[in-house]
Amino acid sequence: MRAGKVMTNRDNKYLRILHAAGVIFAKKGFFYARVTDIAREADVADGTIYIYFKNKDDILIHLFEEIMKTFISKAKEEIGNMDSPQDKLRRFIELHFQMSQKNPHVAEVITLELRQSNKFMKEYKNVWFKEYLDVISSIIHEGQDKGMFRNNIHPGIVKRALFGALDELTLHWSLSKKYSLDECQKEIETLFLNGLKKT
Amino acid sequence: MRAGKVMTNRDNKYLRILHAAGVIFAKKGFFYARVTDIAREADVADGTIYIYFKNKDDILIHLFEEIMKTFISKAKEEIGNMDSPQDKLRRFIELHFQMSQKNPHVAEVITLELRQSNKFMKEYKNVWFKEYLDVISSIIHEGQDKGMFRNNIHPGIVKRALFGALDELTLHWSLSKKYSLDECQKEIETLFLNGLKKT
Amino acid sequence: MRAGKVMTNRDNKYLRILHAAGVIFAKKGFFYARVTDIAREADVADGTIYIYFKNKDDILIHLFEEIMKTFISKAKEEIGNMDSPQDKLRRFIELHFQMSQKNPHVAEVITLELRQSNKFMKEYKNVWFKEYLDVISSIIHEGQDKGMFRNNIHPGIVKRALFGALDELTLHWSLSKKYSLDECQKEIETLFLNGLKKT
Amino acid sequence: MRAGKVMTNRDNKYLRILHAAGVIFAKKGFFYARVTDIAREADVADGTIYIYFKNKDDILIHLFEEIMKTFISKAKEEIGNMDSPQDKLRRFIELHFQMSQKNPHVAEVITLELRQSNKFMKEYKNVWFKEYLDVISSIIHEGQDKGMFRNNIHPGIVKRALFGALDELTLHWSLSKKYSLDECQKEIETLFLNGLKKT
DNA sequence: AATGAATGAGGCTTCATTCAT
DNA sequence: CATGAATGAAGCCTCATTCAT
Repeated sequence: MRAGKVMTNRDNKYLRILHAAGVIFAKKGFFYARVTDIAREADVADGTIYIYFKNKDDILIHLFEEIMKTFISKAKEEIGNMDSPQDKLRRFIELHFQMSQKNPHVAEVITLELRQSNKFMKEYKNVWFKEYLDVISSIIHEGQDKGMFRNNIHPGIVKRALFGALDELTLHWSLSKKYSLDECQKEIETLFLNGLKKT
Repeated sequence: MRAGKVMTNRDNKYLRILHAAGVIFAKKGFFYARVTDIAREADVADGTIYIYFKNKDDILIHLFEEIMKTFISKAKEEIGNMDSPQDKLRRFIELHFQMSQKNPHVAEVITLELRQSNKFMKEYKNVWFKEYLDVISSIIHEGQDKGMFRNNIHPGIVKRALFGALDELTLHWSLSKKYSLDECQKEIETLFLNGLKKT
Repeated sequence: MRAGKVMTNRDNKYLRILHAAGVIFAKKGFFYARVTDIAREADVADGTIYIYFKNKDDILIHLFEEIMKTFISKAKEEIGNMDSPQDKLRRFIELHFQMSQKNPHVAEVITLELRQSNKFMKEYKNVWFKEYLDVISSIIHEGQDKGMFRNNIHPGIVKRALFGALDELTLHWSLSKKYSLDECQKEIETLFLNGLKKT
Repeated sequence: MRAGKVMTNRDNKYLRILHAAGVIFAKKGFFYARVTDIAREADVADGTIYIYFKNKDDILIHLFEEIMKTFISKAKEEIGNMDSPQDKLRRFIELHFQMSQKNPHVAEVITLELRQSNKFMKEYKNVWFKEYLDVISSIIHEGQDKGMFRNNIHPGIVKRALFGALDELTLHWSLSKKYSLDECQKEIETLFLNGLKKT
């Protein structure tokens, strides 16, 4: 009876802080965000944050991992059931845009802030980002193996090019909201699938 | 010899500080970089920096503008003499990678740090970045007008996709230096030119 | 006992800082006083000061208000029970000198430092100083109405002349301590009461 | 031919700086006034100021002395020709108000800023202020000796009371300009002369 | 576990003063 | 004498983190 309740509270606070961090980081940027801001947004005391997280960097790390884990497991699950590498890439792109649309704050935070934090880059092995990129490169590989994608291009380069493109478009969209993400998504698919297609 | 000296000194210090800022921002990131670090690197007193720049943000802005102005004017000049939109795009990509190779610090600074600074995003109309993107989109436009590039894709989206891709690859390269930029450059050209080619 | 503790601590620190500021401002002057000095004198950390006060100016403002509020309420209370305007004025003068004797630092701070601070003069409506002057002018008014004080003199001028005289004497005394304030007080009473007396 | 010119130039710059300091100190206050401000107002280079003055404090000291010397010599000259202590006091008060009217900046600077500067108070024997006060006290003395002013009041106290009153009224006037100094002057004369009159 | 008052290290910036020209 | 670019010491303030309750 108590155990469950405590766990629930723990989870609640942990998630509340994480969500609050997403909101605040997106609004002010990691460096201008004060821990107090996050605490107020999460409706907890400043000190409480340090029960659930080691420090400010740690919040960003966990926010990133939480989002990435969810995204990657969903992407892998959906893509696992598909046969065509083209469909897989298309679906991956769709999922990326969907994620950005659902968590409007996330896009700004994840890529900008995450890459930014210096301490972070050095001490933290960014496993989940690697995993994210690997999902792309394995699709490319598969396409090349199946003779659908051109061979004169390295998956390791495509994965970063695609990530860069998605990231930039997503970021710009979340800042300006000038165009529809759906339209954007279709054009990126056209661009990359034609770019990869064996001729 | 004497007449220009003051001006030359001014220029020297201004440029020395700017260059030092590039080094320090790249090494530590904008937020972890202390003004004192830049001063020491430029071999001037802390206060001297404030003769040439309004504040820390201002250094970043000018660093960015200096690099962008140089790059854009060079890109425009070279591209102006070309006929084929494909060649133009190819050359633009080459120039971007060349710039990154010549100024290894710049890539990291320009895109990461620049987008980051909050004040910056709000108060500073980023004219040069717009100009940079416009160079790309006008090439795309031209290609579409000449019937060489597919029409079912907006130049406004391609320009950001390409920038995102170049930026990410450049950044990753400057951090890891694992692959050659030349190789990378050719593959990106293949990817985008095929992606754009009318079929 | 427990309930009030937090409040009491707050009050203690607030008052400790205020008192420390009085000591330091008097010793060094507002501009030469460093926030660190006040913190050390109050035995708190530098940052603690900014929990209770917005900035250095704010400390001065609150110090002034605290003293003025106390003085004015005491003056009004005592004077309220008196009939003769002469007695009232006499008592007011006495109280002013008493205040200076009890808080030797205050005199220097209040008038010198307060008028000084530039920001202060502009953003801060000095309500309590007005109130202080009004106590004087209402006594003068009353004396004129009762036919005891001469009519060919404006209360608005007397109030400032008296304040100026009291302030200067108090300040000089706190710096030199050459004469007794009691003696001084009697002579000022003589000077102003005769100066005001209807003839 | 040259000698005279150089002297004139020296004088010009010295006086220009002094005058500029008056303007700037009055506008911003001694502590908020930057040496650069004064230099610009005087239309000289920053460094030039240090040819004529030891440091920032030194400017204030000389400004004060210049004004006081002029005032005191004029006051002594005019008063020397008078017989009645009452007339002398009246004339002194008039001169004080006239000085303030002619040099609107001076009032603010002289008393506020001068008393303020801590270094100043300690290292500088304020001879001219003493002289100023002595002019008043000697008039009082004379009045007492001639049996016109009451004896139960010390000239040393009256001189400060009068200075305080004049200073406060002058300062307030220069800040608010709400009332005419002429009117003010007559009332102060009434107040003090009646206050001093032997009864 | 939760709180939030307290801490104090450290950065950006200002500005009086100097000195080479 | 005059200049004004350069200096660098020093202060205000912020804010991540701690810890007594």
